[in-house]
Amino acid sequence: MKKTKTERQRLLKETIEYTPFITDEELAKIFEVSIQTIRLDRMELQIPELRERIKSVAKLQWNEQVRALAVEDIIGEVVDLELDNRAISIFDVQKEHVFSQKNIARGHHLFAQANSLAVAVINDELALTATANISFTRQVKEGERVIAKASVEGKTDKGLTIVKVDSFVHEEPVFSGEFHMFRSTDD
Amino acid sequence: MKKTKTERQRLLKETIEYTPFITDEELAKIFEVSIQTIRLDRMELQIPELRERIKSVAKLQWNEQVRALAVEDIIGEVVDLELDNRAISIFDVQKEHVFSQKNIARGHHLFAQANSLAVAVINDELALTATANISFTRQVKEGERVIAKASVEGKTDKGLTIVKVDSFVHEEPVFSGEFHMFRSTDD
DNA sequence: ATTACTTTTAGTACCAAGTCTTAATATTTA
DNA sequence: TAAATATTAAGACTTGGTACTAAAAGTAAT
Repeated sequence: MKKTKTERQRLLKETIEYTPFITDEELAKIFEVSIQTIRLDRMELQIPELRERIKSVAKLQWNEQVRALAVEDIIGEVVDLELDNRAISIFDVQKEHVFSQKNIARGHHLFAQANSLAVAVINDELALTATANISFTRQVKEGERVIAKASVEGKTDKGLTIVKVDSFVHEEPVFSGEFHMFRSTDD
Repeated sequence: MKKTKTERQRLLKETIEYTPFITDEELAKIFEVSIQTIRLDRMELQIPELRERIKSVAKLQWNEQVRALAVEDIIGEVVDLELDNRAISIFDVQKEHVFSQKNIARGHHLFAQANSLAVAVINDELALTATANISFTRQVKEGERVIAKASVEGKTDKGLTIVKVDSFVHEEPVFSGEFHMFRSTDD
């Protein structure tokens, strides 16, 4: 039995949301109505045509890509950097960084900020973390801004560069870590 | 002065890669040649037409979106889990996880896998990492599969749950860490 | 300069997936 | 049964192309 108009439109909306790459012709077959009906439905529901739908999805992706390029190797924004000495980065905790239940930032984001800052501060084409000793001092909530400060502290007996990173929210310590970094060239 | 054919085609390729949402007509204006020339160029360079380009970008985005939903709270796929005892997860290192220069995985991804596994193994609505002592044993390359094994080892004198996580690529240790976890409820 | 070859432009027919408009049927409801 | 609502049909036009043919322009070689 054919559905009613409202029911069909409800399903139509769902279908297009779920599989946006579908033509009016295919939709017409699915709902056993004419192409024209589908087009009237789209008009009423304000759903744009296939090509526009594809385009908007593509634009989203494009923005994502651009964003990804900017972030690339560093988590958080580096605001101060003196190679082989010190560096500072800021990181705003957003929805995607917190546990879906409570709004507390997942530890690995704080670690990622500190770790990538430790990598960045080292004057070497390829610095890698060998060991790290870290502690999470207090929970960080969504919306808070974390300031990470890194300082190069010399070398271990094995020749690894020691970088200390302390992170704060409003002067209050939230994370601290000591990173022992491997570098590919001696300076 | 108009450029040579090869030069124009080189620039054309770049332009399209940089701004894929551009029509032949616009390209023709930019390079001051006819539409047909642009089309010949695209043929020779095997560059598909605008709509196909948009479509492929959109499909990428679509896949990303689906993938992002699945990952959510845990980095890597948990393949074994016995609460408050042990857990195993696998994590495939892909292009987006490695340094753009060399293809070595960035440390924070290995940490993220281990840390989220440590969170997952704890039988608590909200477990948080208090401190961690970690070391990166060997570099992990793009394409390698990292197996992380977590085991709960008891409590510290301060009541933090100790979780040891060791990660391997083909039995070979690549990462190991001891996490001290805070839990909101006593069991 | 003439021939030969490459490069560029032009023009036609066609396609997909639409829009926009007008008009003719169904189907439902008061 | 008449009026209102819903559906289908048909035609003209749009964008951004493909495929193909042909002519013109530019460049190089003999």
